[in-house]
Amino acid sequence: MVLASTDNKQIALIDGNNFYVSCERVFNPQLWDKPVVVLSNNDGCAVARSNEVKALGIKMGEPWFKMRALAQQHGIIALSSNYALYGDMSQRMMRILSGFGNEQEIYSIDESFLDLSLHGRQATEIGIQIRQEIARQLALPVGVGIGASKTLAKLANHVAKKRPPYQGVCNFNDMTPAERNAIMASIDIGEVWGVGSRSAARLRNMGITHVLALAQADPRLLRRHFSVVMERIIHELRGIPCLELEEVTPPRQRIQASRSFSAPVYTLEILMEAVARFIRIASQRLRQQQGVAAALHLFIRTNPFREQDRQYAQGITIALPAASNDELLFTRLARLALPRIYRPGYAYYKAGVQLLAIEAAEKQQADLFSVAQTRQRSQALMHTLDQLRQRFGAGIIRSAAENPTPYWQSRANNRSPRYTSRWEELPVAHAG
DNA sequence: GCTAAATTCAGAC
DNA sequence: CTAACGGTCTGAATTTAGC
Repeated sequence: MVLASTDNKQIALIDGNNFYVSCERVFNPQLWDKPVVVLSNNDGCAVARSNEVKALGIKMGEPWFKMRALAQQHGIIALSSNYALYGDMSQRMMRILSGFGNEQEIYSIDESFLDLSLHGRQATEIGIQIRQEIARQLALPVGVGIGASKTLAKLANHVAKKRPPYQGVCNFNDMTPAERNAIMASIDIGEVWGVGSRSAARLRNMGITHVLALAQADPRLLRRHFSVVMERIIHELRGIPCLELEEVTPPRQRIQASRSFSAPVYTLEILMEAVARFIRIASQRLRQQQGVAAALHLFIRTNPFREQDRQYAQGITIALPAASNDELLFTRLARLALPRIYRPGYAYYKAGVQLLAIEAAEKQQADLFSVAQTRQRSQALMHTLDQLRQRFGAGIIRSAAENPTPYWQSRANNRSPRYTSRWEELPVAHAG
């Protein structure tokens, strides 16, 4: 295995430590030294954990009710998720990062790839500066991993966060092959980007237990046993990039809005209320990306975790006569389609909507044909809808099918204020 | 028996 | 008081449908 050490690309992966928890801590000093967990929608599962919580053995994705006893015992603070806050902090972080490299891929709400190749051997120093700058401006802790490929950058990021001597910055390009191999030999296969639990188990069965063994495995053989994805991972681990930085976020190919309910739903009417809401959410996002969808998918299901209940899950896909982004049209179609999958007598716990076969909305052009006129009216109506909602809030106008205060609405029993985006939610210091 | 479409799988966060 | 387990998205592989 040969790794050119001088002309390697310097691909960095920067990500926030315990990102949601860290965002909450920025605005609430009382959380600084306490075990804190942020829960998913409906206060269901742990989606972010402070180090103190990780130390207690609470796993990512663990359901809240299962950790209640432990939480009580150790004074864990459980917060509902506040995506408005995290999204805003994320934007600020990404903007700062963009100043440090000449190519950036925003990979997720708390992760960004950055090409630091222009800094050459100074890349590690830049990594240190990045940490300092994000801490100074946003008070967020981040880890920086650097390597010759995205997969190596990811792995280096893992080392940066897990091994204290690195102090949050690790650059594989700085190491000799022997040093790099020693580290790879000490990391479990499951830590590799793209190796999930299934593949990890199968790799272990083949005797491949640590990262070095995977890097040294035969790519063609593993392609046969797994897929082209595994073959690429091997090359990436060897420092041969197979994955490009994707600077422009491609438009979504499908848009989904779904929620599990806080209480069981039995009736068609209430399911329709939920579906109407999801259509509003999904179609707003569709219009935001200036897309139109040619198909609409609805689904409803019971709670698979309640094994004592009768189970039912069904979906239906409706092809539209022409691609559209008209949420009132979607809602009319859903009203026709939903009864076809609804069965009485079940305790429904989740419903959702997908917009499929999305394409770019064509340019509007004046046309005398009535079809075009109808479409134009719909476009104008949707535009007005979007404007109103932007100015006065999403609640200002909605389809009659939607219930503004549904009883199944997700639990969020401990949501923090939207500090960065709502003045009225800022806590006020009272005089006296 | 082929290709295209639909569905499932696996993974990420 | 009791029951309580996320949401979105993608690419590749696999299966099925249509010829």
